[in-house]
Parts: sequence; C-alpha cells; structure tokens
Amino acid sequence: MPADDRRLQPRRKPSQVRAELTRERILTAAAHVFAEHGYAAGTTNRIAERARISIGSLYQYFPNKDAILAALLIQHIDRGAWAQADRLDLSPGSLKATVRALVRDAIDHHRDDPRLLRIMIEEAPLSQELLDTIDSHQKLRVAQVRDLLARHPDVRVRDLDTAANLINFTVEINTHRLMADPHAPAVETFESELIDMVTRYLAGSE
Amino acid sequence: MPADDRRLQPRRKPSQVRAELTRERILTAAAHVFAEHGYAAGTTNRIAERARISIGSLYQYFPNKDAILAALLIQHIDRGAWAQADRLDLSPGSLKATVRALVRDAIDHHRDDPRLLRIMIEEAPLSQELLDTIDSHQKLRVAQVRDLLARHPDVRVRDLDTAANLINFTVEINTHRLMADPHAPAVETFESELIDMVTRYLAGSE
DNA sequence: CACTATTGTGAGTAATAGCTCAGGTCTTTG
DNA sequence: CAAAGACCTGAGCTATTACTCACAATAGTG
Repeated sequence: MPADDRRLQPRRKPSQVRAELTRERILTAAAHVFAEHGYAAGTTNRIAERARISIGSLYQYFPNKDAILAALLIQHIDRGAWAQADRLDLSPGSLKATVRALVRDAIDHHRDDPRLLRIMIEEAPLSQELLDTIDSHQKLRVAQVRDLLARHPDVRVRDLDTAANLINFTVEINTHRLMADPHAPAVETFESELIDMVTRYLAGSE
Repeated sequence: MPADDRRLQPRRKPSQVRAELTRERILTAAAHVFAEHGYAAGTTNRIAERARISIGSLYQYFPNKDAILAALLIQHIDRGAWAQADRLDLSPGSLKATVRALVRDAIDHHRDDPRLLRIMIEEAPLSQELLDTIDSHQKLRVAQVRDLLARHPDVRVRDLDTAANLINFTVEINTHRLMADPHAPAVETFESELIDMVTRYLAGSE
C-alpha cells in the first residue's frame, strides 16, 4: 500500500454555500451509513442515496471512499474530542477527583456515536498521513496526562510516561467498550470501579 | 443478516488423509493471508493460491469465506487459548503473584499471531452462533477469575463480578495492544505496571 | 484390473462495488 | 439578461470478488 499523498485530498473546493452544504450532507449521511452497515457494506451509492444527492456529486468532493472516512475521522479529531484535556487542569482537588474528571472526559468523547467511532478506529483504512495525525494527537494527550500526574503530589509511580500511557489507554478503551457493548454492565458501577482502579494505581500504596 | 445455521457448516467431510491435509493447508494459508492483507483484501483466490490448491477445492471444504475465518476462530478457541485459567488456581501465593500469573496467561494467548488475532476479533463477520460461542467462553473466563478473587483473602472490592469483568478486559486488551502495536513500550515495563494497577485495585487500599 | 467414490482443477459466471463522464441545472457576474 | 462557471445528475463502465460446474486425476475395493 503506497502512501499516495493525493489519495485523500478533496477533488474540489466548495465556493458556493450549496456546495458546502452538499459536502456536509455527504459526511452526515456517511456517518449514519457507516455506523449502520459497517465500512465494507457502507457503499458509496448508499451514502449518496441517503444524502439525497447523486454519486457523481459525492465524487466531486471526495476522490474515493477512504477519503470520506478519513474526513469523518479528521472532523472528529478537530472537534477537539480527543484533546480537550486542558480543562482537567482546572480541577486540582483530590487525586480521585482528577481521575474522575479524566474518566468523565473519556465518556463524553464516546457519547456521539459509539458505533461509528468503533468503525473509524477498527475498520478504517488508515493511511500513513492519517496514522501520523492520530498518533500525534495521541502523544499530545498522553503528554497532557503525564504533566497532570507530574503536578499532583499524591501520585507515586515508577515511571510517569508509562503510567500516563497505561491509564490513558485503559480509560479510553474501557469507556469505548462500555458504550459499544450492548450487554455491558451498568454505567455508574463500571465507572466508579474504573476510577478506583486508576486512582489506587496512581496512589501507589502497595 | 439472518443467522443461517448452515452458513458455516463444512460442505464435505474429509475421509481420506489427503483431504484432511488439504483442509489444513487451506486454514494455515488463510491464517497467513488474513494476517497479511486483512479480511476484506484476503480473497479466497489468494488463499487458494497460497495453499497451492484450486479455488474449487477450497469451496469443497468451506461453503463461503466467512466459514474459513469462523473455522480459524473456533480452532483458536478449541486449542484452549482462552480458557486455560485452571492452572491459575495452582498459584495460591500473594495477590500480586496471582495477578502476575493472570497477566502472563494473557500474554501467552497473544504470542501466536497478534495480527491475525486482531483481525479475527475486529474484522470477523460474527454470526450469532459464533458470537454465542465466544460469549460463553468469555463468561466462563470471567467466572473463573471471579472465583479466584472470591477465594483470595486480600481481595477487597465492592462487587466481585464487576471487578472480574473489569480486570479481565483490561488485562486482555492491554496485552492485545502491547503485542500488536509496533511502537508500544517495552514489554517488561508495561507488564509490571499493569500488574501493579490491577493488584492495587484489588487490594482496595483507598 | 475394472469400477466406484473421493478428491482436485481452473476457466468461467453473476453480482456488486467503486468510480467516470457527457450533459443538464443553478449562481454569479459583467 | 446572457454568458461563464460552479454545481449536480445518474446511466453505465471497469474491475474485482465470491463462488460454480463440468471435467480430470487419484485412491480405495473386489
């Protein structure tokens, strides 16, 4: 798979409002279709149909199917869903309170559409470009968490980087599962246990 | 997607040795092809080519492509990779030792071929039958872990079921990531931190 | 060896997907 | 208002895929 840089570039830059509107219709339609049918079965024709535009129009704004999912992912990232950890700094209470804020934050990220998010994460044909974008955001997030931990007096772990990595991923993925799994345990129960686990880990009492 | 019971049944039962051999060639070839190309791009023709048999033969043993992945998954499960937790009972040492055994166990499950396992988990078109099989195994595993926790004097958590669920998933998924992610942190570091997190959670010192 | 059952072959089929293009409609502009 | 350009349409092209079938080769049996 060669990383062709132009594979995800839009074909035309909308200049009129109606064009921008069409572009958005395509994206929202795609979000629904992918969420409902999955990526493979979420055909471009279906997307066009749902968006109530012709396939031709679709291909004026997106050079190929992959580019649509990519745009969806970028949109998700740019909306700040993954990197709004700044406000966590504003809650300097107990360690547990901080962790709780972290977990709540993660849950908020997944409220929109867990099914779509799952597909974006698991089925998306990730180009090198996209992978890099995601990776850098991930790194940023981990760094933020790391700094947060560094500033907190109660945190006692061997290695801050590893700890930040571990808890970030653990919180993220558990939340992900919680929202996506149909027969998952109750939200509140699971949330409090998750918070406890992370808190106790960070507190470091052996 | 209707859950057609016959969708995954083999088309012919091998009676001669060479037939059984062919069946195995197909499965190993499929494992390689899926691991390398993913499920969608892992075409049946490619599998047949790699197995050095004709597509016709392939379809004599598997009614469709999905059935091949299903067989691979069943194979993986039947090899006991997901439910050999019995031996954990044999390590009645400290809580940390028990947890360590749990984590090591998980790591062993993923040694074979993380890439293939990822595809089986994330891309497999899971029929209801398969889903049920997996689910029951999962439940069994969680129950085993639950009993393990129940028997250990140092475990202090609000709800054993939730705890078993949480740590089982967390250990599993973190291991999964550890093995699959190319630029993941060092194994030993991550392992010990993961063990600490779970242990401290279970010990329950607030 | 002769006959049958089992196993193997691979060109070909049907279905479907992603995507194009010739031509139409709507907006803007001078 | 008319020309130019932006935008939209959808039948259909091309490529690919899962899968079939008529036949050939091989193994078992008496």
